Amino acid sequence: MNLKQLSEHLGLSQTTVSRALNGYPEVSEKTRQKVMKAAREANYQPNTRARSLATGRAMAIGHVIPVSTQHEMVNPIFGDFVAGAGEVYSARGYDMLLSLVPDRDEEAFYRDLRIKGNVDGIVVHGPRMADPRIGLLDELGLPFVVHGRASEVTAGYNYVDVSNVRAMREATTHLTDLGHRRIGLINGLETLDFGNRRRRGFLEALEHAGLTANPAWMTSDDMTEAYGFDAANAMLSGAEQPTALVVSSMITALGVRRAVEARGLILGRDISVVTFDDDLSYLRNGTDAEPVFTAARSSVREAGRRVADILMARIDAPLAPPRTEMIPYRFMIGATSGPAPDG
Amino acid sequence: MNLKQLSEHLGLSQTTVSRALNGYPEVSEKTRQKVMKAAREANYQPNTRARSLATGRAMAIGHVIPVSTQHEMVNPIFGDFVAGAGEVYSARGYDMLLSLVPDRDEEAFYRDLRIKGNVDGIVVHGPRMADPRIGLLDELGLPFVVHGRASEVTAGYNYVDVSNVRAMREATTHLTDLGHRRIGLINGLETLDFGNRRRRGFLEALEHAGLTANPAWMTSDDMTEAYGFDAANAMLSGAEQPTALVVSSMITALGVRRAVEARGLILGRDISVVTFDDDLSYLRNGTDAEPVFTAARSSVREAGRRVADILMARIDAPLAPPRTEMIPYRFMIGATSGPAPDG
DNA sequence: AAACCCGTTCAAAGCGCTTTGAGGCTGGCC
DNA sequence: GGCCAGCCTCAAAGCGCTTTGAACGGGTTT
Repeated sequence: MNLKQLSEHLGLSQTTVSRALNGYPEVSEKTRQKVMKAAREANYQPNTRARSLATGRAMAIGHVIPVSTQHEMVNPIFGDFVAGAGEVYSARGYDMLLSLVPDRDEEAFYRDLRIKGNVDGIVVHGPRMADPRIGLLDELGLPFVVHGRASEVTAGYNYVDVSNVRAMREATTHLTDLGHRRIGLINGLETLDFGNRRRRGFLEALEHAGLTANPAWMTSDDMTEAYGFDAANAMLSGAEQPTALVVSSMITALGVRRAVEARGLILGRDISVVTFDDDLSYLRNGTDAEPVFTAARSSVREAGRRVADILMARIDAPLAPPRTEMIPYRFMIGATSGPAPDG
Repeated sequence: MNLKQLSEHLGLSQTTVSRALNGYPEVSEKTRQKVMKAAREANYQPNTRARSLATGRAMAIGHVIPVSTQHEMVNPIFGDFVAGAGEVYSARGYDMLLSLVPDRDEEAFYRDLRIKGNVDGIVVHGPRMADPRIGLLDELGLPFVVHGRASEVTAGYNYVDVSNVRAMREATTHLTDLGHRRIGLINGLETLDFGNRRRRGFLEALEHAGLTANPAWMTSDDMTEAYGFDAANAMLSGAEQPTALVVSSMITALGVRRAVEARGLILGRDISVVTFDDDLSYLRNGTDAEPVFTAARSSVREAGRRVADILMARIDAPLAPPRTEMIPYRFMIGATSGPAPDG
């Protein structure tokens, strides 16, 4: 059933039916009711592509996940982020177009996305410090929101981020306050903006406590479980060992725990661990009242919602000044951190 | 730059330019070269929506993720599955449309997807035993492939699955062979088909070993880390305790490990754990040579690729008989399983 | 030289919708 | 009774592409 058939069936013109359905004031309430009823009964839905062609709006948002050609990993936060964003899209009638793009093809990919016209806006994932995508998208005139930030980009742009520096500073300070003086950092990729900021927060806290960082105790990599295990193992088998570790993700922290327990050490007593926690649905950090890991928690799902909200607003008002928003985090004290052991 | 402009620029008709670009034989090689060159230089890409409208093909695949209204979880396998499928789609020029749909709206959602015409095919996630979606999609005439199976649906349909029964039987038999007689099952949702099959495999192996299952040692739920912890804890604090546990996912197994170690027990000695492993990129089970958990591993990413392949084939040949495919699994012996302790 | 044919190219219709600009009908007023 | 608003409704154009059916021109055949 298409519009033509529906209008013939009703004995009205396509114009009137279309207007009735789309809530235009030119059609009488009586007619509208009749049309709506018929549409419902016939199970009529306008063809998206035809409508898009006519209106010039794709009613779709593109999520471009950069896939490093070497690493080939899909960040586990992705599912929850997308779930958050999806809630907003479906409430607004938008579709979500997902593309995993090898990083070297990225520029061409964005260009084509614009030209082929299959999205009205884009969510930028995994920004780097001086991410060229921001300039490119601005130039293309394609509305976008960045999940995270690109600290070295000076131009204004829409983004939603969490206070990585502050969160990591607070996490680290928690440890220095407990008397820890030998603290390691098991960080995510520092080529990415968030990794860099987290490192900064970590270093600031050390400095504030009058400590100097030990380069052997700072690592950076994809935040897998195995990486947490390996990195913690390496640090714990050196001549001198840290008494506390700051970790950049829950999954990595699970690997750290595995390493710690494999050595027969007790978390929170022999060695303290504080982690960043994205509040993934399958990996909740205990309960609110009783977190397992001491952690800075910030909901990535909420981030997805906020990113989508801002993108929708931006699409509706393309000339509005850029909006930025910080997702709050909450620092929660669990059982994995405790006073520094003597010596 | 659109087709009209490009053809004017070339002094050719739209027909000729379109044909040249799409590789039709009616256009001379010389003209084709000229057109291709101009298109490249002008950075021309046909408008997807216009093309779709004209051809009737959306060039997009829908992934519908059912979101339980109570649970609101996003399965962590999702990212890797989608990455696998995405590889295939982009090689074939298809887009991926992602929708998270509350389970109660599902039927209407599929219907609309068909009518609105924004996808050429669908991937069905999380099938239940007698999943009504299969009949519905067949009735709608929308090509689809199921990730998993719906055991109680007798009609033929395309699916890609892993031998859940066999894998769990083998995993469980590994334990009975080691002398375990008190074995628990920490399973995923048994309302879903895979959960049900895994349970069946588990039970078959017990029966084959002449053992009877203890209902108190069989649980079923969303496969979170916390669930693994809680379930293992419950089983290990009963009057009688299992000496081995079969677990349905790596994440849950991590929770099980936490519970085991919190009690000061040693995995593989005091208690054995065997798990199903989807080979998630952020949660690799050690190395191939040295797996951490004893596990049945099957790549969900590969499953994504195969599902996409079959769906593409089905779209090209809608009348072909249904295709089904089993993703192999590999049983790997790690450090978490060992001989049953005495008593 | 006429007839034919093949290789190229073209104009125009159509995909299903929105939207503009125009027209028809009704009732109220003079 | 005639006229004008004001309310409804309509025909038709247009979104950018593909595809049908026709036409064109140059070479080959008879």
